[in-house]
Amino acid sequence: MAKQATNGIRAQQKEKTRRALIDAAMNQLSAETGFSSLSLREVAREANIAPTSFYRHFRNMDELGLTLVDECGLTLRQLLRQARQRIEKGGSIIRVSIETFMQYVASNTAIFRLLLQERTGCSREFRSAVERELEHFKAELEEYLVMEQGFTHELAALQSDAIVKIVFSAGADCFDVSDDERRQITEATIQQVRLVARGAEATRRLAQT
Amino acid sequence: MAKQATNGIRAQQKEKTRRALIDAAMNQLSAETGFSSLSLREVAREANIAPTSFYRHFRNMDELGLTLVDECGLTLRQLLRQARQRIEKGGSIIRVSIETFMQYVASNTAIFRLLLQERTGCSREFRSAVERELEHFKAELEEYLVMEQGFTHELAALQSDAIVKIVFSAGADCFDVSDDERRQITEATIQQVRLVARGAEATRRLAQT
DNA sequence: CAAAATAGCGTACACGTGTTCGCTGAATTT
DNA sequence: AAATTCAGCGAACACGTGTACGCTATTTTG
Repeated sequence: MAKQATNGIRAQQKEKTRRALIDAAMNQLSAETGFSSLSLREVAREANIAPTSFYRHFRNMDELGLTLVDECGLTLRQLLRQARQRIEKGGSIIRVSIETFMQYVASNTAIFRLLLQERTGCSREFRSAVERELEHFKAELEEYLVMEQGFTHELAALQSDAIVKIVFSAGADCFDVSDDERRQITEATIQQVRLVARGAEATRRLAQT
Repeated sequence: MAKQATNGIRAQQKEKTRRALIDAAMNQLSAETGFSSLSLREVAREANIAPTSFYRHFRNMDELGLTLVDECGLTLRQLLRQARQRIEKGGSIIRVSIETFMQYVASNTAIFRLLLQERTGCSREFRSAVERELEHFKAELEEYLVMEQGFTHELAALQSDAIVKIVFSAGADCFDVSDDERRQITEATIQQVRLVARGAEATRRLAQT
């Protein structure tokens, strides 16, 4: 009757194929098709599982999708923690943040595709989950701008929103691109964010007089 | 043998159902599904045509997609050129441009969805077509910044890229939003673009000393 | 050790898809 | 008036899809 023993040989196997399914879905995501046009059968095939066995792990594809978004959020938060640590060791906030972000995009393309590509597709629940993740990013940047740089709330909000838009768009540009091009895009993005920061600084000075 | 007479009863009818197909595709696009998961048969059904008749007008769905992107880009650019003319008659370049853009997005949501949503999906050809449209936009803005505002090529490129990213992202935010929220987003976007312009101006001054 | 639970499989079904082919009737050309 | 073109149609095909059902082999439980 009691079952949730995470050890038993059986439970271990189950978790293993569950992972296989998740990984398979991610793989197929990194290919040409978005999550919405992603088939149960193909995912099952890539996981070396009979199509019908899929149901032993998820009720349907949407449930798999939500799991993916969850995992994605987890990784993102890890990313933020990494960036913060590197900043504390010294270095330009802008450069470190963007370089960390781009590195993340490069090594987790599939997940990031999910975040950007499906921002307007799929089920409502799916979309709002993704939106929440992006909002999280913006909020943290905004807080930083208010606390550490002393911007007004309004100007900080405007600024962080613009920066997130620029950086995430640039991230999307890195999908099918060589390492060299990626580095180039990264540098350009850093310049652009500095443009915004400089503009915000000028605006602040304008308002103070 | 000679055929391309655009008048004849026959040619008129053909053009009519061609439009019907395009419109049908747009309609289905405005729904939840992206272009990639959009079926020939359903499009044909909505156009009141047998599935097989589709081939009298397009070789496959991708070709329809390309037509859609083309039409979209054309209209959009015409719109902005008009906006620029209005600017010459007086009025803020930034405000007029963005307001025009947002108005377009609001009344052509379907098409715009196509441009943004499918930036990373679908066939390679499709993607590059969309990419080309965005690039075109950027180039026009860049030229304006060089010719009319006297920016260096490099700074103009950086600036226009950032602005396009901000404005298009904002456009995407307007999809499922009330008129009021849209106006709010528009204002914020104007502020953000001014941030960038101001930053570029400051950068230029920095470089000149 | 016997009994219950269950991850995974194979078969089967109904349905939607893209695409081929040959036909028809009306517009167009000769 | 006769011949030609051709947009649109219906039937048919091969295939991919999600899902239901019953079975097996093995682990887990009693």
